[in-house]
Amino acid sequence: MNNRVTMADVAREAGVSLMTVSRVVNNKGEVSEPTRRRILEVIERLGYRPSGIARSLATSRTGIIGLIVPDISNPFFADLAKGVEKVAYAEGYNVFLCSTEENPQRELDVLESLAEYRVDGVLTCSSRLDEKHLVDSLGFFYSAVLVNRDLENEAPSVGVVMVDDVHGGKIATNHLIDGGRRRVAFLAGPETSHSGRRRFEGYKAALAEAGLPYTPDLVVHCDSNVEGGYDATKSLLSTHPEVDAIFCYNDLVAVGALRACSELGASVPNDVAIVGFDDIMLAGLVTPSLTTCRIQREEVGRKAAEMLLEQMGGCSGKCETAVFTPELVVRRSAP
Amino acid sequence: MNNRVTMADVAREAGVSLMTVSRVVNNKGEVSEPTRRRILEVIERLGYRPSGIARSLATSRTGIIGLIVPDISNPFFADLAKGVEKVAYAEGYNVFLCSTEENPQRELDVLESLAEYRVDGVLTCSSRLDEKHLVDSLGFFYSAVLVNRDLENEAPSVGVVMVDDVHGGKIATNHLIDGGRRRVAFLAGPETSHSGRRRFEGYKAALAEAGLPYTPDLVVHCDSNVEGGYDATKSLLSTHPEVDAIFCYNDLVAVGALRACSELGASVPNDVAIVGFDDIMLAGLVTPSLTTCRIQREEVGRKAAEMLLEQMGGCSGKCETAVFTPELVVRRSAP
DNA sequence: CTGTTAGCGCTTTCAA
DNA sequence: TTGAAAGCGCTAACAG
Repeated sequence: MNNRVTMADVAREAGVSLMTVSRVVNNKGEVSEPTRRRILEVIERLGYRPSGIARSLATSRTGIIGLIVPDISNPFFADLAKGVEKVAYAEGYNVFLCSTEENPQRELDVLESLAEYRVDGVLTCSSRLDEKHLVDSLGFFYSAVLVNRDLENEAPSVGVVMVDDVHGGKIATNHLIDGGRRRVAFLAGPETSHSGRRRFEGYKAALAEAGLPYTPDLVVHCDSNVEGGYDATKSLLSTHPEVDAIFCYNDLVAVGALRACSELGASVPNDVAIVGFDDIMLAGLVTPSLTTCRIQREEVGRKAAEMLLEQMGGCSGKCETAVFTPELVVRRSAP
Repeated sequence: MNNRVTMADVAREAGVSLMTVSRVVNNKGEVSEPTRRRILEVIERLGYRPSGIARSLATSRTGIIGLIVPDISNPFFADLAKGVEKVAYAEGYNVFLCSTEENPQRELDVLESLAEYRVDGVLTCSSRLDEKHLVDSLGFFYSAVLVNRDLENEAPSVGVVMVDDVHGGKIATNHLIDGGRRRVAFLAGPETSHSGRRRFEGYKAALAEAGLPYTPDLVVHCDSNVEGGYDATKSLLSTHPEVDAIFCYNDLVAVGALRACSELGASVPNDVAIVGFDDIMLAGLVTPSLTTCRIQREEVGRKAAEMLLEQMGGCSGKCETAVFTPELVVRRSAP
């Protein structure tokens, strides 16, 4: 229950000084074997746990990494988090995972909390914040890595791991066009999403290259989940029945689109072809299975974590940028 | 970057004492309006952030709740976490979410870290630990709540939120039997899972009530994910082709079973009926859609968090137990 | 190999 | 309304 046993208690009980106990606890410095044994025995007997808080205050190092994601119930981020955790755990770090519910204010709050807690580093995914707030907040951390969020003005010592969304948007749209589609819509995800904006660029570029007109009406924002895709598709198809293909912000949105089509009696892929993004597990499980752009989610997480740890190592102040290239996975929804 | 501004810096700069700054920062005690303004201005100008670490050391209160789940990429836990976060956030607490990769050792490590960090309370889901380790570890926390894990010997001041798995296992199996199935298998999930054991009890009870024999060979353990269900079903159906129904530990396992059946040419539900557990979103999206036992995941999370917060309030040492009853959702995989 | 002396940055008395 | 002193539990740097 109430763990009030302190290092001083152990020291007194073992008849040694605080420092000797500290050495034993941290396996640092030489301590004679008998003394060490005695201390360990006392620690065990008293049920002593060191206080991470006190240690952190003394060392100004917490052993904690903050990981911020917009929505942990999106498998994309869950998988990414897994990659981060594996690397962090292997290096003895704990991960403080925070989901912001797609709410920028909440993201700000969480960043603030992590800053107050002096975590050793922070890893922010798909930040929904505007650049000023983001850079300001990041300024409070020794080291930070941004995943899938570009900064217009390079910020000092912030690592970046990007997915080449422009490319992804392009190959997805190209695939649809190559399949003979001419009225390709884009469900763009939340307005705050930067990857959405980049995928949009790719989408537009592909249209242009194919000599197809870009119709603003065919681009609609939506929540980045199944419901969002469902609602957006329903309204889109009712006002624009000529749409013969939909490129979706992510797989969840695509699944929503799939459902809406099915309810509207639009056959996929005959009437409407659909392409998603991410290749979460779900993509291969729905019917028809989803053509999508695969992102190596766990790899992205790993890479980001490695970058952060390296930065925390402090050796170099260099802030590299890694880029992952998404890859088209063709399934039934857009053969 | 390096946030070395301390309260003392602010105090000096503002020409007041530490205490006055502290009062302003915490909105505690009376401070004259001019002084307050001046201090706030200095705080802003210097970019001061209070140190949560130092504050915690002084107050022995962190404002952090630990949440431990076996696998965050299982939507069940992601949804549950969402419920917890909502409640915690509303009360000004931060959630330290830790995924243990279904590894009991890792769970122990995480519990240890949280204890060292002196989090205000801990919420453990589906603990895979044996009772001794679990109770020992929990002993280091002021307050703790267990989700879906029963304790044989009641432990002091540990709240419990349970899902009535026995009931769930029973109604699921009953449904299969009522549908005319006679050789009902059970994919039991990990051996370390306590909910798996309870669902098994329900399964056995239903068989007994229906006068059907219990065949140990038809119960097989598996990883609690799609792959686990897939592998288990493949081997099960190859050795026991007479199986005409499968009750699955959870929906992920059930989806794996679905895929295996499809590959083996067994039609679902004609040849094999399948029932899952949890009713994660995926259940309604696969083909055929999954009959399953619904658990109000977010509600469970909310309730658990509320219980924990109440316990932390400390008023009562009472450790209530809440029980959620799963509810059958009939879809195509077992009509 | 072991102990002493200072803090880490903040809050909590208790005075002024 | 404001401040001074003591201490939360630990570690870093020296001594011995």
